[in-house]
Amino acid sequence: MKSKPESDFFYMVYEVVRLVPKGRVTTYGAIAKYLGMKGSSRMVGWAMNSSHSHHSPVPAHRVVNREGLLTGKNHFATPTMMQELLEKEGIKVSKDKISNFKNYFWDPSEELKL
DNA sequence: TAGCTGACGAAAA
DNA sequence: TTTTTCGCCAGCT
Repeated sequence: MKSKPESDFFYMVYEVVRLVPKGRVTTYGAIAKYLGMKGSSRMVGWAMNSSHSHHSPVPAHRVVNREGLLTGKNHFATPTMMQELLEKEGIKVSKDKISNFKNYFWDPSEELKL
C-alpha cells in the first residue's frame, strides 16, 4: 500500500471530523491517535489549516485542543464564529472554552473503534 | 534548496 | 503539583 487516496493523512482527518456527531466535539490528539499518529497531534491542526485547500467543507469548529479550548477559532472567518457554531449545536462555550468538555468529548477510537 | 513555522500533546524536571 | 522542553510531519517562504 502506497500512495492510496485514503493515505492522504489530511483527507483522513477531514473524514473523522465530518463523522463527529452534531453537538459533540473531538480533540486533535484523539484524531491523531485514531489515525495512529498520536505523537503528531500538530499535523491534525495543520490539516485543518490546509482544509481550505480542499473542496470539502470540514466542521473544524468541532475540533478543539485537549483542554477544550477553541484554539483554532482565530483561523475561522471570524474568531467568534467557532463559538457561535458550537453554541448553535447545543454546546456551552465560555471564554473560548467548552463547558463540561468531557461531556461533549467524542473519541473516534471509542465510537468508531474498528 | 534548506529552514522555519505551525489550530497539540505528553514527558521530564 | 506546575512549568518547561521536546517531539511530530508537512506545508510554506
